[in-house]
Amino acid sequence: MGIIERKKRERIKRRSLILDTARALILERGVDSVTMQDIATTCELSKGALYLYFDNKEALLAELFHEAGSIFIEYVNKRLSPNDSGLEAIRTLWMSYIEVFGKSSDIIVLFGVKNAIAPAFPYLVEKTSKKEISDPIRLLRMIEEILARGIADGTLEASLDPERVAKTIFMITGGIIENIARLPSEMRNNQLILEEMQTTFEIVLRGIASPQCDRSLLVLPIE
Amino acid sequence: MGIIERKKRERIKRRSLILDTARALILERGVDSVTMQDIATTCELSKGALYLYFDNKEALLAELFHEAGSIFIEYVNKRLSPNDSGLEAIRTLWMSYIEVFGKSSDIIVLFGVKNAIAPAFPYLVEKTSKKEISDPIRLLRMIEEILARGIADGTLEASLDPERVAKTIFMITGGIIENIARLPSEMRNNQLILEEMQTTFEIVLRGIASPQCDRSLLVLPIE
Amino acid sequence: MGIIERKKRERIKRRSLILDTARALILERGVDSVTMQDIATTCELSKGALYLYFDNKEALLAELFHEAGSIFIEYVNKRLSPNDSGLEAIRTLWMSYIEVFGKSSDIIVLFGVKNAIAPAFPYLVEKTSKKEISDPIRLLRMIEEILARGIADGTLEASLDPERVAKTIFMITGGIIENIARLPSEMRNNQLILEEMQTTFEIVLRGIASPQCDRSLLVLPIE
Amino acid sequence: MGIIERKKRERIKRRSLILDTARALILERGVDSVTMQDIATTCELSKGALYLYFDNKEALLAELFHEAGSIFIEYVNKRLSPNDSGLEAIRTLWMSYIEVFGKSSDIIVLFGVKNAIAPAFPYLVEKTSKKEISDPIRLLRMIEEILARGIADGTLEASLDPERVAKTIFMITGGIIENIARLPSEMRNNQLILEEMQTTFEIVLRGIASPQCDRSLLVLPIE
DNA sequence: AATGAATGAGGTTTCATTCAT
DNA sequence: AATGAATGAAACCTCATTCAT
Repeated sequence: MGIIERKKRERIKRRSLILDTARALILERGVDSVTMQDIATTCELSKGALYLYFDNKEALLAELFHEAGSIFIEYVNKRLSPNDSGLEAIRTLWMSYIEVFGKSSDIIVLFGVKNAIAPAFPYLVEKTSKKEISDPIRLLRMIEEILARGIADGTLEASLDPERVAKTIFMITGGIIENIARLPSEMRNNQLILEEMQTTFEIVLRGIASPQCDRSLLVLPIE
Repeated sequence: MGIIERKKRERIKRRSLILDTARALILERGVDSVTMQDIATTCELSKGALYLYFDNKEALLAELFHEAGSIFIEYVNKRLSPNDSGLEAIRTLWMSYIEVFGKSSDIIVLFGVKNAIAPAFPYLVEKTSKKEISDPIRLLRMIEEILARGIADGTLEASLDPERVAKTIFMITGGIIENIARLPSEMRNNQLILEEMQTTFEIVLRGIASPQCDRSLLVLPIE
Repeated sequence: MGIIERKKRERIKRRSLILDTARALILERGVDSVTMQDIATTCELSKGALYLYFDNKEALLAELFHEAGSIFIEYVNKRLSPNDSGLEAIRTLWMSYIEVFGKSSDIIVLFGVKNAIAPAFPYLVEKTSKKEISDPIRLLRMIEEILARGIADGTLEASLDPERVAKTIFMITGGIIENIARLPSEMRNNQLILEEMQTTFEIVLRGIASPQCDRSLLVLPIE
Repeated sequence: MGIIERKKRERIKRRSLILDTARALILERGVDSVTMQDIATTCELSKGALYLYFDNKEALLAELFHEAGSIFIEYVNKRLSPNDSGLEAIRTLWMSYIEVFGKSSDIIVLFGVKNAIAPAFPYLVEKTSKKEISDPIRLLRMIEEILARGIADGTLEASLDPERVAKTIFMITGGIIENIARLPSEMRNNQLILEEMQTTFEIVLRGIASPQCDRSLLVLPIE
């Protein structure tokens, strides 16, 4: 039935509208000061309507954050190659951060907001059922794997414990992003933030790279 | 008068009871879900009574956070010596974190919670009036100074920009702590967290140390 | 859509219900002892529901008072004619008071309550921005104009200073009404009050009329 | 016992201190925004101590107002002579208002504040037990008597109903005073207020005087 | 006599969520 | 599918009054 199809399409469209609106409001005002009423009003919908598309506020936010996470992880995945050395891979990871932030700071910021809401992830890994691996955990696993590779191929410090260092890196990255997310939107000076990210990543890169590695890889370019 | 003295002591005791209770509740449930009612009930006091000791909720929390901040900064200050090289000084800073956390994790956690509440500090430094320098900013300045010293004495990477890297370090440290603070209290495994802190600090230490420095200083001991 | 129309009507009806209830409670108990809870309970609504119709308590009250003020001023305006002498006009003003009070004492009482809440008007006139002239000030201006007219046409005492006497008259009238408003509702004997108003107005009328005026105009009829 | 005497004196002194303080605060900020705490603090006493001298807040205020009322009525009584004509007597009453206000505006203002708090007096006269005649009612009776005298001696309008007109006059006077009392203390321009009082009283004087009276008595002098 | 800690009822406002229409 | 009215719990704060000391 064409009608059913159309309805389906419209439903998806409305859902997106809600998510887009919520995202914009959160980025503008911070997650804590956005109410369901705000979202509804901005969508030109009723508050009740939101509950037709999302079970509750938490579910709405969760989807928003999942979305951002997926996009980012997808982005990184595309750029990673199995042939990369560990050092190259972690470098790619961070360049992806910087690139994605440069293109659409929204995604990165939302990624940070999620962290700020939810309980601390890395410590909770064990608790999570294996089935529904959340985005942050996927990212954590990705980092773990990259580190292991780097240790194996000699581009990263041999003494690193991949699992533990992955958490560290995850948290450092998360920390920067949360700080950005907390900035009132009108103060988010992207150039400054990019430089901040670069500084941070370069320090950590030097901190985990093997002394024998190609030193030129320890610098991250910002175009 | 003994009576007046006693009353004074009791008043201070009650005040402390309130602060202690608030602290415990915040550490247990997170700052956002602690209400004045909760604090009052746990103290076996009426809500109104809280307002005899604190002007308002914000003042109560402020005192709590300021307390933690002061203790920590005091602790660090005592351990720093003007004769230390920059590298030694930053090492002392981090060992202080680890030590204070080991002795009284509350202080460190509260320090983190405060960060999580306030807007992102490093970016806002310029705005703050010089008069009432808040604890986080005092810390930031301390880090800046240490970095400058280390660059001057050749123990830290010459290429570092002290102001920018201070922010980075501040955020990294803050990030770890916030993550800890977000953990539900029953999951805070202190041994694990201590190892985490150590890992992080060692990575950053390697990342900012000068290649010519004494390599033995790049390892942080945990007793 | 009939449905939309109906909803609109019902909304307006509820709004009126709230206003009516608030008005009744204020008239019964005095404005200071009426709470949002009282109003809600009497309406068989939840407290929260009131905030769907009014931004806050002040807005609710403001509407109530503005309503009463507008009705009264409208009433007077209709009865005034530019051909009236000053004496006739001021007579019309007072007859309007008496008539409106006779028909709906609520309006007059509310007009008085408003005065009792706000800081003393006549002295503050200068401060008010010209844009949003409040009802009491509109009334004051109206009196001023009438007085000026009466002095010009010889029906009022030549020695009167219109501006100052307008304040006086405003206050005398306000005073009576406030006194009425303060009466517990069960003691408001309308007949007595009407006679009181009549006495007062006649005294002032004699006090401001020119000796040459038509003496028959110095008596106010009560039907 | 000298000691008992001294204690008594001190008790009376404290009581006065409390009353004086309360009066000052009320005159400054308005009766509604003065709390027991304010009074206590300003007295450098504890809140509890106030309750040693007064049963409750209402009693404290009542005394304050009674005080002002007594002083004023005393003042008027001294100036009234049984030989005065009615017109002269009412003139004396109003000149007393003006004089007392000129000397100590506090008394007059408090007299007004009381009115603003209590339910409307004139209408309640009948209800009051004859025993403890309150100040406002004493004033009302005084006016009644003066009016009767004036009607009898031909200096006031024969057609006046003394009881009813007394209420009227009482309310007009009260109205002015209440308006003054409501003014924030920093806006009380005594000269302006004196002129206002004069204007009002002269109007009413003309309104109640007999046409045959001595016209020179219809003007009130302000020195 | 005086203190001052404590109470408890009351006040306004916000917001996620439900549900009849 | 959508509305929007309504709820009810929760939040922060104030203040007259009481009472053990």
